[in-house]
Amino acid sequence: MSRPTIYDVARESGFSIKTVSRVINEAPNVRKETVDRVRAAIELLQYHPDPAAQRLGGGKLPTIGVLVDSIDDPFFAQVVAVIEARAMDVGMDVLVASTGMDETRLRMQIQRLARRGVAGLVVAPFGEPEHVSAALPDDVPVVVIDRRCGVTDKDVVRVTDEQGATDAVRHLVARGHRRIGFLGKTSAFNTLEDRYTGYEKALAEAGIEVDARLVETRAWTADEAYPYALAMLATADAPTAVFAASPMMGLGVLRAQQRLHRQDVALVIFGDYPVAELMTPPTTVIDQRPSALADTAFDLLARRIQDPAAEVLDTVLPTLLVPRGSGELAPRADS
Amino acid sequence: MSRPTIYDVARESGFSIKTVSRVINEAPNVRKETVDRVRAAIELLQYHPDPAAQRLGGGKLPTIGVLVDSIDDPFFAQVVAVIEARAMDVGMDVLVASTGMDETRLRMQIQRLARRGVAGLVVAPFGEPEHVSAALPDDVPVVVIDRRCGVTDKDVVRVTDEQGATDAVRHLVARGHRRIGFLGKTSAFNTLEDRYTGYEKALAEAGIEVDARLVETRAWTADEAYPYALAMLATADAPTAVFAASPMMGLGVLRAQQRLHRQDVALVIFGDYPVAELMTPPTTVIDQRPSALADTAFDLLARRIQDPAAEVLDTVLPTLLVPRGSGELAPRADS
DNA sequence: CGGGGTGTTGACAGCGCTGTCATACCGCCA
DNA sequence: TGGCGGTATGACAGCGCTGTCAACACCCCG
Repeated sequence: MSRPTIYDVARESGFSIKTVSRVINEAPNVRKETVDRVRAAIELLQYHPDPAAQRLGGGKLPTIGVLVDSIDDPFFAQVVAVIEARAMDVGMDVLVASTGMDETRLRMQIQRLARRGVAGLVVAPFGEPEHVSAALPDDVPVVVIDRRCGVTDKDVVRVTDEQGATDAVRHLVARGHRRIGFLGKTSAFNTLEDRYTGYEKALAEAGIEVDARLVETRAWTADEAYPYALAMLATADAPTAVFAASPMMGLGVLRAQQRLHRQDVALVIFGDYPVAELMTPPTTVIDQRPSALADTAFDLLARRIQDPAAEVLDTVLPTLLVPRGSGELAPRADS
Repeated sequence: MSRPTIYDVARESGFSIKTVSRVINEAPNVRKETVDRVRAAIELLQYHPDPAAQRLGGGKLPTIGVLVDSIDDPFFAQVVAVIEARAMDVGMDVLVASTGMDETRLRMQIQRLARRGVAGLVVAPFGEPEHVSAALPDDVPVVVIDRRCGVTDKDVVRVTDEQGATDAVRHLVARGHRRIGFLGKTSAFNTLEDRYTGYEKALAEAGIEVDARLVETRAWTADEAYPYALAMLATADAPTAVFAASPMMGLGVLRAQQRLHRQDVALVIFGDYPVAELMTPPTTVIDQRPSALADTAFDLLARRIQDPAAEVLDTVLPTLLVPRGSGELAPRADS
């Protein structure tokens, strides 16, 4: 009546449950004919092993946990989507959890997922290195994505934050811009710090001095960025171009531009976002390529699950400058 | 060394594992003092029951499964996010899975989730009613979201598709539009069919006859919609307004508008999307309010988990017309 | 022809928990 | 005082699987 168990398969096939178990797990030293007979019984009964039972007595769930800031952030949504797709291919499923950018919750969620017996964890951490390191479990394979957070004993996949930012600002400089604004809460993550460094570097290359009035590092959300962007764009010596160090900063700038009816300010945003190509003008972005990041993270996780002692890797993927229009605007004539 | 088990708590507290189990499950007939002593031991050892073991021998995992078309669709991403948040509040976690709009995969994923022993399932189905009904399990609580698909024996949460569409088209008619295009693959879902009905109804009210040249029901993705939208907007007697029956159709139209440099065509899209308010002009939408939908779905699921025999509910939530600009454009003077 | 692999299979004990049933004790009434 | 019902607790058998170890059949070699 209920789901068939390994005992039903054993009875049906005429072998012991252990042999059935061997067939399920593709263990060596089972005669080909035996395998076939057991397989036939499995097929006949539509048997599927119970993951919870498999997990008992050692073992892990065929499940991988994904912990991100927020699931409906387009960047993370894509990460989750790719990981889910990859996991499905190998018969695993995905537990999602979010931190809401709360350190206590980050900790709690990691513990919960680990307790669930997941085979591996993909985590986008944040916060102080010592806290993060303490929060990450040592008995479960973990891959850290997007933000390093000082973690050195786990595999990490991230992007070239500094280089990407440099690319962005160089791109603007090449169009003739000299007054280039920066928005991004550099104190929040090392990634944003790196992006600021990239900004500085590109300016230095061009012999442009950093103008503190064009650098805004206090805002974190789009709502917070908006008034700053508004102020920055409204001043007398407003920047002719802006580098938004995150999509949220970008949204703040776009809102400000809309409010001021200023579509002439060049803009490059670090991080692609949906329908960026349909904006007026279409937004030039530094694409962090979340799919590639997630793909790599999955590969690394699979590798570590298979070999927990493998060498710890810090993978840095290149970003991609996607020119769409907003980053190619020339400086206003009157500035 | 390893995680403490119920035996450790039993030893520490001086009671049997069964009594500890009773305390964990808040069973009746346990002396208050005993409860306190056991709780203290649990606290001391930082004990947490193993969900996999709890699930064995009857029982369900403290987990709810969510199955949607695609996790990085903004609509579904928000649904997943809300459900994850609600689940976390009650100590459950969330398994995500996607169908990729493949019927076989829909079936497979449902079976996988059911086998995992989830306590409940939230599913956005599609396809023929008989297939969908066959695919949905009867031994696991299920809530169907967004699309009814002929399901009658499960709780359903959806929105007023027809009314929303009528609202949208009435809104356009009220601005003076008489030639109003429709895009949406009506054969795909009952929801799209309903939206078409709403379109027809609003036109009929206004005494406008449906012009077959303004109705495009073949496209499903944004890529497919684009050429149709292009064709529709480029003809001599092009519509002065368009009702896009889904966000994907909307993207197709927006691309066409961008391509043709036509920002004068009024547009209402069924379904909100990120940064719609930053478009030029900002896009007027019929908001399906995914958060409310997910909230309701969670409530219904909780209710059904608690009482599997509860009356089956078909909940229809209202949509919300959000005027932002594109839907308030007047007809072009020359049409 | 015996000894020592190697390949194939099964018996059985857990894994960490909950359900069933038994036990011990209490107060109470006849 | 015996017995009954109710409360508090524990012993023990599963749940469905995998790990350990033993058993048995072969085969090759000396």
